[in-house]
Amino acid sequence: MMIGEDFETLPTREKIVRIGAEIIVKEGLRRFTAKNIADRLGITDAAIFKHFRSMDDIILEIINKYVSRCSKSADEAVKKGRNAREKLEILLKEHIKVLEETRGAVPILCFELSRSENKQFSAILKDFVENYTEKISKIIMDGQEKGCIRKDIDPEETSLFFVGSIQAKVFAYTLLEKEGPIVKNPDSFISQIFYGIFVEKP
Amino acid sequence: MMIGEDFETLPTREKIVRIGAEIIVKEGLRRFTAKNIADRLGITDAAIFKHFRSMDDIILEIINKYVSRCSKSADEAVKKGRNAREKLEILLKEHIKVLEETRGAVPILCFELSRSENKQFSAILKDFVENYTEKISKIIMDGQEKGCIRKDIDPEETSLFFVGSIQAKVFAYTLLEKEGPIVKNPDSFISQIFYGIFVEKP
DNA sequence: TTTTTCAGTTAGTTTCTACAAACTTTGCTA
DNA sequence: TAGCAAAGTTTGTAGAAACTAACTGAAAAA
Repeated sequence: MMIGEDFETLPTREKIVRIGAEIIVKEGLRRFTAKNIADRLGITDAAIFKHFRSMDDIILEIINKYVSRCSKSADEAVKKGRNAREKLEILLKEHIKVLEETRGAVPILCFELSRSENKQFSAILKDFVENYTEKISKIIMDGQEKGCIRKDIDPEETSLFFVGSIQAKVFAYTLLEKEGPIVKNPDSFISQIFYGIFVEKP
Repeated sequence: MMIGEDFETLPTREKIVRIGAEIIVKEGLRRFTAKNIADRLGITDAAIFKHFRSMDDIILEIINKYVSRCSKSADEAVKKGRNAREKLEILLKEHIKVLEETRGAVPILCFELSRSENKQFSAILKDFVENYTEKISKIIMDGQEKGCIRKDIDPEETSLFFVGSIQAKVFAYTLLEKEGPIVKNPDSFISQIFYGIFVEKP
């Protein structure tokens, strides 16, 4: 299930969060119900409310669990790289790593929950994305100053393009029910983002 | 609403389809209910079933309406272009046009419905995406033979990257609640996909 | 050892939801 | 002008869904 370890030994509260996330990712919010979670845990739906006050509280915990993990790995990446290209490469590779470990959960959760009725969810997610893209924007602007990144591209747009490209991989993956890793060949994926698909500019 | 024209003069059946799509796109499947649609139309929920046998039937019509439109514009694009670069450029521009007109509906519907309980939906959508990416794959392979497209990229992966990149724009747009066009600067967007973000290869 | 807390249960309540049946209005046509 | 079909209405039903309350057994704390 979602992130390895021995699932059985986990406390029920944690199991609820993981199964809940898995349901949202694989079946959508419509199936995210107390009964559905409880059935998979072999308990009754009422027991869920001994651990969480409401279903929304479960979602909040899901968001915090997965999203904060993603933010952390970005910070580390920025520190390690010596120049823009290295930083972006490490960042993307870290991002892909978290993505594979969590089976694409973060992008799907972001998308699914950003349009939810509860505005608190979208506020947190918006914050996360803005924060994340700002970090990438800074790297890009730095690269533009140093001359290694094209000056005609918009840093903010491009950082969204980064995040979006990864997101796109997840969507292709879920839509086509593929197996194995979400990003088959990370190096070639990164190379495509960095250098495009054409041999030379016109 | 979704695609211009004078909405008021449309037959109720058509209004149901458009409002239904808008609800799925903006609020998710959870809010896609007969009552929600009926309220916006100023009729009762029971009246919906005079026009459609079931809620799933409405979704089927939504899928067919938006998805077939997208397929058609791709076919036309392939005919017009003289070489791979031109074909891909026209295709992307047409795709962006449909995207703006339908306010990003197709990618969101594809994603939302592909994980739905009804396997019929995902089957249709899978078909559509496979068909669409196959067209792009062929153009790419042609470009690789002619030498203008990098030979180290995988055509299928790249065609998914195309579709995904556009999809990603929609997600960024909805998440960050932006206004105006979904793709602010189509030319720069296409240039980024074609030639990457770095000035030169290492 | 007694008491409290934890994590369950069963058995409600309320509010939705999809859909159905029966009745009404209305516009068109023979 | 009678009559019919389309598109509504009201009313109703069956099943979920999110909780709630009251109870229970086991383990932890006192």
